[in-house]
Amino acid sequence: MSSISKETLQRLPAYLRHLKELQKQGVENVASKAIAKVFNYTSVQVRKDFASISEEAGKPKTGFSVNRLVKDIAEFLGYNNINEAVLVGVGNLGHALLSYSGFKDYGLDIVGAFDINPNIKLVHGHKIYNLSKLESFIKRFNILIGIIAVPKDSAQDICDLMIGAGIKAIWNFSPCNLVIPENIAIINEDMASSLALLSQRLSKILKKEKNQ
Amino acid sequence: MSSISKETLQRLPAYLRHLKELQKQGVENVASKAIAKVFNYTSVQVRKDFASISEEAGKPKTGFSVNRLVKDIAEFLGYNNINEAVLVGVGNLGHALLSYSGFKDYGLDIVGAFDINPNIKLVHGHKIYNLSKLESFIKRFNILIGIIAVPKDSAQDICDLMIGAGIKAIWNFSPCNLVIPENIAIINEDMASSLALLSQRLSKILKKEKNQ
DNA sequence: ATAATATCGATAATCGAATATCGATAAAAA
DNA sequence: TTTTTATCGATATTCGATTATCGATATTAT
Ligand SMILES: NC(=O)c1ccc[n+]([C@@H]2O[C@H](COP(=O)([O-])OP(=O)(O)OC[C@H]3O[C@@H](n4cnc5c(N)ncnc54)[C@H](O)[C@@H]3O)[C@@H](O)[C@H]2O)c1
Ligand SMILES: NC(=O)c1ccc[n+]([C@@H]2O[C@H](COP(=O)([O-])OP(=O)(O)OC[C@H]3O[C@@H](n4cnc5c(N)ncnc54)[C@H](O)[C@@H]3O)[C@@H](O)[C@H]2O)c1
Repeated sequence: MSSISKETLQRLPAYLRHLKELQKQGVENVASKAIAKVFNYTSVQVRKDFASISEEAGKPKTGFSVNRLVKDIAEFLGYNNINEAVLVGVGNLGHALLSYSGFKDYGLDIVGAFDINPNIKLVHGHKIYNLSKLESFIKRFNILIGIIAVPKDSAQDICDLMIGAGIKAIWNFSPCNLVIPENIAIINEDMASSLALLSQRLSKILKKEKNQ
Repeated sequence: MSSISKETLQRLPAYLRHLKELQKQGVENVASKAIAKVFNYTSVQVRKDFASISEEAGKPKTGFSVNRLVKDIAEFLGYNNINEAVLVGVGNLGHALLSYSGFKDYGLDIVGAFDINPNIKLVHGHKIYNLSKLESFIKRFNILIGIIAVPKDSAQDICDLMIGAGIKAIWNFSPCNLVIPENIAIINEDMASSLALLSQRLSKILKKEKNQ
């Protein structure tokens, strides 16, 4: 238990998904080595990751209890107590996010969606509110998480509006760097950054193939 | 120049966006310190990042040429020569990806989109092909990048199909761990992982506020 | 009952990335 | 012209994360 590294934290959701899969297949125990193989990690890393979120030790020759790991990771990630969020910008991407049923598995519930365009009224059973209602909604329901899916030129305005109303954590899908006070959490979902990595790995692979 | 770290690579797109913004504002030179402030990095890190992709040195008292940096980063990231990609799964998310005009700025062009559902015919000017056409399409146009936006239970099948047809790099939006040979590049766009981080940071902030 | 084996946890070593330091230098100010 | 200042690049240090090692132990096989 105790402190946890950023890297470990980011691996946890994937472990959890895999372990739930094993659970579904009726697997009761699993060795760190087997999990390591699936994700291309070392077994030491897997054990360390598990050690940082679970009190329970693995057993020699047997491994870890799948049920116990599932319970501990879900607990650690807070998947049991749901966080409520607002979404601003219900265009192409906002539409997808709003329709996605998977977030509730991750402890996230989009309880209010807002757009400046009055023609967008209903998406996947969610009523879309006018942007003018955002502030009072956040305050009234004490929402702490805001999701930004507006064009980049509006993103800073929405960000400021959210923070002014009480939002403490922002998940930003707009490709821009938002200026925020230091007591606010932010994650930029930067697809360009992922693409840069993919593209570099592709180049390496192609280069290797050529030299053979 | 020479080798580049994964971390640096992933920061480059954000630098580039910011530098283009400065360029638009007519700024000619910029100090590493100023950029560091925007992104909450140290100036040393910014200088190191720049050094790893540009031959040109910064000048004392003046900083770096914005134009030159924009040129060198765009060049390095390969934003000038466009990579063609296929997309499989044109549901909510696939729809958003296909409609997104921003990818071409990152050197990516989705030239073919496929779905198993024959009712999905046209999205944002893109004709949607039946899945049965995927293999021949990839082969015919020599596509190297595949984007997966199908439900997770179909993701491995699509992945195998893509690789069989010649795809070398996969951008996977499905929340699952795909099994691939080692000469294939993959990036999992794992939103749960981002959320885990955001949620942890939020907790920290709330804890801090409470203790004040 | 004993030996062999798979797996563990703890600790140590390595690795890679971020940061600090400092001497050099271009530009601006005196 | 000289001094001051902002900024740089190179090098050294620190930090955090990954990987290697090894003794301990639960299970399985003999
Ligand atoms: N579509 C994608 O796949 C994708 C991928 C990566 C990033 N993004 C980013 O996500 C954001 C949204 O992309 P999109 O494709 O959905 O764009 P979009 O144009 O389809 O949707 C934007 C929506 O925001 C609304 N809007 C505009 N200004 C607003 C404001 N001030 N307040 C409230 N609503 C406002 C618009 O009415 C529209 O409904 C953009 O910043 C885009 O760069 C999108
Ligand atoms: N919607 C989101 O915001 C979001 C966010 C994160 C991850 N994802 C993931 O992205 C994937 C797609 O999500 P979505 O919301 O668009 O789902 P969706 O159900 O709206 O769309 C899935 C599409 O895939 C098609 N499809 C199904 N099986 C196929 C196959 N074998 N070959 C080709 N096409 C097939 C379906 O016809 C449908 O059009 C899912 O794995 C989801 O978990 C979605």
